[in-house]
Amino acid sequence: MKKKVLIGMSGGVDSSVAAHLLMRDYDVIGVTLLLHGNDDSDAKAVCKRLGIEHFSHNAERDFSEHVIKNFTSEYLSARTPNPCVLCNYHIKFGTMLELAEGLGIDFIATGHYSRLLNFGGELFPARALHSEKDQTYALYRLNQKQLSRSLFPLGALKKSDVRAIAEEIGLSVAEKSDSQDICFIPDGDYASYIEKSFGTQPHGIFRGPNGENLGEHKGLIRYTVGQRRGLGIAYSERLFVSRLDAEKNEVVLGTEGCQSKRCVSASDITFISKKPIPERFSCTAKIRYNAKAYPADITVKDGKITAVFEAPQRGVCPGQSLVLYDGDRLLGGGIIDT
RNA sequence: UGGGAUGUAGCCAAGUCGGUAAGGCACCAGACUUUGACUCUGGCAUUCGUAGGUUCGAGUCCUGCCAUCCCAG
Repeated sequence: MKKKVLIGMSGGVDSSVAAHLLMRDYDVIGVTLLLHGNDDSDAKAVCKRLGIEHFSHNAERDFSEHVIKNFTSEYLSARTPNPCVLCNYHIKFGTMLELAEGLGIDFIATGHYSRLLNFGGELFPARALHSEKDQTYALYRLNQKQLSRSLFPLGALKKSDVRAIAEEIGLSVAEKSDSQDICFIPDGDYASYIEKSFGTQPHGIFRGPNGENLGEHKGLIRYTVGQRRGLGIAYSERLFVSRLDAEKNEVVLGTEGCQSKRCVSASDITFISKKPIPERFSCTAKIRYNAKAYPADITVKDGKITAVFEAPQRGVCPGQSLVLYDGDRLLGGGIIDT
């Protein structure tokens, strides 16, 4: 008898094809998590087409509690959060796993581009075979329990392969464009989203490279370290956000280079492995989702990871995640403080 | 009021012996992207404070006017 797997279905190409691929070896059930008024009609249609069972589960409360709350509080603290990182841990591999367990389902699956690697008796997410779509960055908070129950059918595929399969099996979502922006803020205007609940944020001043006052900013939440556009300041050179000064409510600006640093430290750290982590080691690390991993010397101490990169990294931003890799294997990470 | 200087796109700014408007910043569009950003590509002055004049041709030369700034008083 086939084992059962619960697959999270957004209605997009990736999760749809993942569901199809799982059908060969598993008894597949599709679930759409309702998180923020999202629509489940595409997912339903796909499941009908594939001939698998589908249901929707309202997880708005979990989502709001674990993802949105943190998202807004981080922004209000002059940091720049990455909601996907928490969503994966708490919702896609949290709420959904509980759901599977409650229903006596053996595994959960998603359309993430990641592989799962067995190394030294433990499981690790490993970079997708075709790195341009790799999504392991957002999975670094997962633990052994979650991984032992997870399947990633797309880890060895290219996006173009996935679209081709969708086409081949006649899925109407084959051409659906890749998702983007923050899923719970469809128009991408996160600042207005936050201001709707918390009011307009106090304006302050732009502090120039030489300490000069360069005009008024529209509230700290609208800026992030490394940002260049949208400042509206005509200067002799390109200006980047160097840091946000919450105390003085100032956006500190600098010229090219000001947004780069070699030393990054992170707290709220987690490692995939349960085994003891050496205090010092070398590996590669990345500081944002869409970045390459670069060599760094790591120190793990007092619940903090400090990474000293071989070369300066642009736009190291508090609130984003520092994620560590050994080759393709994901080791863990933490939330960047500075 | 005398003397000097300047006036080129939203901002900064190049423009040589007159030859048919560089560049940077900002902004806009597109690409990239399961976060915010970065990055990349493309767009952006029929016109040079203004009115005349010289010239085949003027941002560039000449004259008047206007505006701004500085030094004198």
